Amino acid sequence: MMRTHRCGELRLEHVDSQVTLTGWVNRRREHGEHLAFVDIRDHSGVTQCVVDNDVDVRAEYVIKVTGTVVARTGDTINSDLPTGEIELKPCEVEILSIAEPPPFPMDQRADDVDEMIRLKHRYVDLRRARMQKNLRVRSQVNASIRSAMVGQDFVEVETPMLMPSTPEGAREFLVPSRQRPGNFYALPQSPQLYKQLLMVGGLDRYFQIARCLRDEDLRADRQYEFMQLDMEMSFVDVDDVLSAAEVGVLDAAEAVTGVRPDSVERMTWHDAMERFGSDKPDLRFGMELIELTPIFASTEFKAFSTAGSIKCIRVEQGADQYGRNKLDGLTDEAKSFGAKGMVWLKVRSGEAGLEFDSPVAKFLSADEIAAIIATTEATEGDLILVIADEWATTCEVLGELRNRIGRPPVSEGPYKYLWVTDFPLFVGVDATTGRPKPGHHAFCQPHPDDLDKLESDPMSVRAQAYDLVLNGWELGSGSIRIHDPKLQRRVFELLGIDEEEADKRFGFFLEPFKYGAPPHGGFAYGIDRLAAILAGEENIREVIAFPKPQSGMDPLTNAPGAVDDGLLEELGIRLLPPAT
RNA sequence: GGUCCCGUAGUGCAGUCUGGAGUGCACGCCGCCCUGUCAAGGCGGAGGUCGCGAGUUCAAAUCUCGUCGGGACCGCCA
Repeated sequence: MMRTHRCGELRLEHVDSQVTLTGWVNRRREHGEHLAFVDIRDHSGVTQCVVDNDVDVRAEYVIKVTGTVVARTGDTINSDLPTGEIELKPCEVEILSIAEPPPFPMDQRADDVDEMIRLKHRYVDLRRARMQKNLRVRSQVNASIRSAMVGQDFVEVETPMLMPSTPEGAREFLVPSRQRPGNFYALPQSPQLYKQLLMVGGLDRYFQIARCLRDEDLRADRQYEFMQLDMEMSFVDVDDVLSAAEVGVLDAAEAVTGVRPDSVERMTWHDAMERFGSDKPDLRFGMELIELTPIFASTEFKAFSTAGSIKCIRVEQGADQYGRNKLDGLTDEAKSFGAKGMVWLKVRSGEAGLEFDSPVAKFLSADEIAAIIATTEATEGDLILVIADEWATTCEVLGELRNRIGRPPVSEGPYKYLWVTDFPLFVGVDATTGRPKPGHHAFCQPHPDDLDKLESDPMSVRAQAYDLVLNGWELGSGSIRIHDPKLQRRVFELLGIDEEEADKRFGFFLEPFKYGAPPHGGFAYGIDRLAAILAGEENIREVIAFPKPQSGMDPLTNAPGAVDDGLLEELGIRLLPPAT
C-alpha cells in the first residue's frame, strides 16, 4: 500500500508515529516564506499537514504525504474536525497528479451548482462528502438487503438482460439482433416473467438485486434504469411475502440510520383512498379526508345534489394563509386532476356562532353548515376544501390537494413505512373494448373471498396485491400470482383475451404452468428510492453514481449518439430521415 | 404530448418589471505580501457571445417572437 492510514483516521493516540497519507489537496493556506498548511482529503476525511511554503501543491492535486503525527496545542486545535487535535509535521510531499482547478466548489456550496455541470464533471462531484456519503449509504442498503435475503434462505439468481419484447406495461428499450436482422430483444422492465418460472423450477425462494429498464419520461424518482430488490416465494400467502420483504427494508433502514423502524403498518387500498385519497399515502401528517356525503342527501345546492361522493379536508388555521389567488390556484389544480370544481369554506364566527365565508355559502342551509362544522370539528380560522364528484375522483383530487398543502419533503423524518393491501383487481374500463383493465397485471391472484364475483361484479374484486409506501413514495409492489391455468383463463376471458391470443402473447410464460406450478407470490422494491430517502435526498439522481437528466442525454458521455453506417448495416437497420 | 419555473465571468447571484456603454457583489483563479491558519487574512490583476436567432427601437441583458438547454409536475410508468 502506498499509505499507512486514511486521511480521516489519525487521532491523539497516533502521536509520534511516522505515517503516510494519500489523497487530494482539499485546501492550502499560506503563511509567509516557510509555512503553509495543506489539508489532504480522501473519502474518510481531512488531515492538516504543515509544510514549507515552497511546496507548490494546489487544489485537487493528488499527493502523498509522509510525516510525523504531532499533537496540536492550545488554540491551534480545531474542534470542528475529527482529526483536529493532531497534524503532520514535518512533512515530505510527493505530487502524484497535478490538477486543474475544479469547475465548482468541493464543499457544500456545490449543492447549489447547476446539476448539469455536476453531471458533466461527475467524477469530480463524486469526491464531495455528500456524494461519498450517498454512494456508501446505497452500498449499505444493498449489503443489508442481500444479507437479509440470504439469511431467509432466498437464492440469488441472475436473470437475462436480453429477453423477448412484451407488449404490456412500460415502453421497452429494444436491442437489435445481429444474427437475426429485423428482430429485437427487449431489455427487462423487470425480471417478472423469469422469477415466476424460477418458482415453477422449484427454487422456492428467489431474489435478485436487479437492474430494470423502462423507456418512460424521467422524474425526480424515475430513471431509465433503476435497481430493484426483486423476490419471489413459493407456497406462501400475502402475510408470508410481506413479512419476508420487510426484513430487508427494515435492516437497510437500521444499518443506515442506526434506528430500527417499527414494524410496517398495514392499510387496505380502500381505506387508503377513503382516508388519504391516495394509494401511497404519506402518513407523516394528518389532514385526513372527511366524509360529507350524508349531510347533503337532500341538498338544494346543485353542485352537491348530483355528486355521488362529497368529501373535504380541513386545513387548520388555513383561512388567512390562503387568499383568493392561492385558492384559485388550488381550484385550477383540482380541475387538472379531474374535478369539476372545488368549494372552499373559510370558518369565521358570526352572530349565530360559526359560519362560512365562501362564494357558495348562500346555497347552504343552516343545518348543512352546522353539520359540516360538527363533522369536521372546524374552529374559527380553519379552511375547508370540498370536492363533490364520483367517489374515486373525489378521493384522488382531495388526496392531491392534501399533499400539495401539507406534505413535507420526502426525505424529512420521521420515516413512515406502510403496506397498502387489497388493491382492486381491475381499474377502470378500456375505452375501446369495454373490458376491465388489470390494476397491476393480468397474473394477480384475486382475493379468495371475491372469487365468486369475478364474472358478476368484476370491478369489486380485490386482488392479492400490495404496495410498500415510505413517506408518500411508492417503494414497490407485488402480488400473489395465479398458478392455476383455469383461473388464469377466467381472468383472461374477462380481459377479452381468448386462448389463441393468450397463447400468442404469453405462451412462453403460460406453457410452463401446465407442468406443475406451485402457488407463489412475490414483491419488488426500488433501491434507488429507498436509498434516496434514507440518505435524506429528494431526488434519486443524488444516490446514483452516473444518472441521466430529464432529457435522457448523458452530459458526461454524450450518450445516446449516432453509430457508424457499417454497424447499422450489420443489424439490418436503415434510418429514416429525421422528422420535420 | 401538456403546464409552470430557470438560463448574466470557472461557480453562485444582483441587475430585467420601468430599455441608455458588460454596471456590480461573493467565492474561485493568477501574482505579490504574510510563521498558526483551518470555507485563513491583506494588496493587486485577469476573466463576459448576458444560452442562441430574429424583430421592435436612435439604443436591448432588459420589450416581442422563435429556438436550444435545464428543472418540477401532468400524461405515461401493467
